[in-house]
Amino acid sequence: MNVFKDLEARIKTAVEALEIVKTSEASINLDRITVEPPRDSSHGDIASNVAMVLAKPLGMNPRALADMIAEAFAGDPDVLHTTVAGPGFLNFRMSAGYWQRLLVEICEAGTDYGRSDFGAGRKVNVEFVSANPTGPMHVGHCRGAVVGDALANLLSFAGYAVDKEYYINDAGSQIDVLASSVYLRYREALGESIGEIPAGLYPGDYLVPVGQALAAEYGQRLASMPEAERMEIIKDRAIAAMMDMIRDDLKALNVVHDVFFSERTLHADGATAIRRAINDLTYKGHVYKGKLPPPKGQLPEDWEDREQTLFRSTDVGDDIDRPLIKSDGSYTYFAADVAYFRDKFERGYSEMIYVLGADHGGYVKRLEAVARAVSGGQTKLTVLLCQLVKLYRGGEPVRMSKRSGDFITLREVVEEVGRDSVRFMMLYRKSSEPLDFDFAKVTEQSKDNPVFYVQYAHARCHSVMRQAVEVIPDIDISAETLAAQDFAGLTDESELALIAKLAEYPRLIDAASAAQEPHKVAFYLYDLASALHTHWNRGRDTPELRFVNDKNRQLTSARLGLVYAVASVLKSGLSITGTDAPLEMR
RNA sequence: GGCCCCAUAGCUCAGUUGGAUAGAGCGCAGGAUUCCUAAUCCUGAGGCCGAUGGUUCAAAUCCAUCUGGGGUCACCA
Repeated sequence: MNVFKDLEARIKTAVEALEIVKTSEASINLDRITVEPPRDSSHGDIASNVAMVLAKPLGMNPRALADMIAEAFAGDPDVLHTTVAGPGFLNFRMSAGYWQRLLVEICEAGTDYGRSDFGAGRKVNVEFVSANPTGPMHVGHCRGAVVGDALANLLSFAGYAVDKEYYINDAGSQIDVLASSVYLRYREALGESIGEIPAGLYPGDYLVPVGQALAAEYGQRLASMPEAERMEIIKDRAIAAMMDMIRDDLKALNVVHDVFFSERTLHADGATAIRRAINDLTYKGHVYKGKLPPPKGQLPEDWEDREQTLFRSTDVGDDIDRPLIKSDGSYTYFAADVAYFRDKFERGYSEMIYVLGADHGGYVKRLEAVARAVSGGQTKLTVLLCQLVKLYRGGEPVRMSKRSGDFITLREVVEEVGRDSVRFMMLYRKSSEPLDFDFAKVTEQSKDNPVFYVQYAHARCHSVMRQAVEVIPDIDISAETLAAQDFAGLTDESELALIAKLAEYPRLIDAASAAQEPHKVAFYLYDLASALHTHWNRGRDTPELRFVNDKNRQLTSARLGLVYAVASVLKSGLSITGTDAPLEMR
């Protein structure tokens, strides 16, 4: 149950039953009514703006209207009391019985509590990472990988049918460079002295084993093949090896994709897929031959005025038309992108999300244009831009140069600071905000990392369980038994506040999904952990509030139910962020 | 120059999509363990929400302009 939806329905019923509403000539719009946690919990458990929204059309004073609506809840056993405050807020304090019933529900649902039908089973494609298969993942890919993965987890939990997808850029000239680099390593493996790796080729050691494998399999045969044939073989092997490496890297970050889509397949069979996509666009009237205006500002030195086949994307929201076919007749990268979108569209996704780095910001409008032109506006396409991550080590910026191969790999980061720390840090910030990532901070002072705070809360829950079994050896802490408890003993303000925090979870899931903001989950987890730690510490000053009480078995079981519920929600949220929920931390 | 993102406490950031007295962590000042894990908690100080106008019962939030910071621009992929 989502308590806010529950109360919203009750409020609307109450409003519709009001005499003044029934007889009103004005059009009453109930959509703008909000029912949410109040900013300050001292105001109550649940707050609504209902009176302020309806006051004007009804020609009433908001506070007076709020009083009228409050009347409807006067005899309701679920509502302890209502207050009207500020400009006309209607605040509800819910009864202990209401919260106790909710707790039963949370215990029964366990880690499924909060799962919703918000997405109504709609098919969503989340494309993220999509790093070029020319080397290991580097640290720059980290944020997009984590944000995309967590977003997909979140949407899945919120009732969407989600596919996590990786677009392999295995068709362009950088793949030719990769193949040439591997060929050099192959010759090296055959005993040839290759000297310094020429500029323009990939110098990294990670290509050495690829060359060795080729040498072992083919011996001298590759070298004597015609170049075209040889390069095809090398490309296949090189791409496969790079993707294996990338998959391993991603796995170390706990990221697993459902679909790996190869750009090369779009170019296969005489580029059938791309030709079909361009034909489709042409049929719909979006393609023409013409010249693009020169770029504004400083004119590049090698600028040439030439005629090309263009996509009239300016008709569908773009700033400038985009080339589909180069002057030499080959297809642009963008043409493949159109075909790729079309492929996804035909696979039936009603929503597509691209998670990109901020450096791809210029690409957003043309992707949206493609979506409009190809799907006729049927598909909702959103681009989530992750701002860049700045690396520091003890306050000093970390410099990286790609050319010398001296960049930090994703694997190094994971190994140095730990998978969960990396993931949570990446999620503990709105993705539209730039992120400073300091190795020293995340490792040396580990308490600076909020993931430990949340994980400790989960571990503490289980510690209480262990303690309970020690003190009351035959107590039953199975989920079924805890859910079947009589929770009437849970009446302390602090206990009810904790349940109220749990009550926010389903609402948070829906809100985070709607906004496509997985960071909200991380922040909620921190809040919930804080509520648990606060409550736990109250047991220091007030021993009667401790979870485990060997003189009151009934009360202990009820409180363990609460602990179990908190642990379940923490575990559920942590699994959305893709991090572990440890049973103990020592 | 065009487009995109950002600006909130000394620092790093949230802010429930327009609501009440703007919150948290770190740092600073003070306090809490014979006790279910002190990897925790409590109290205090700290704010012209970059600037100016506009929209309305209500603006950190929406609109316009400006200032400052980051990203990006063309047969690359």
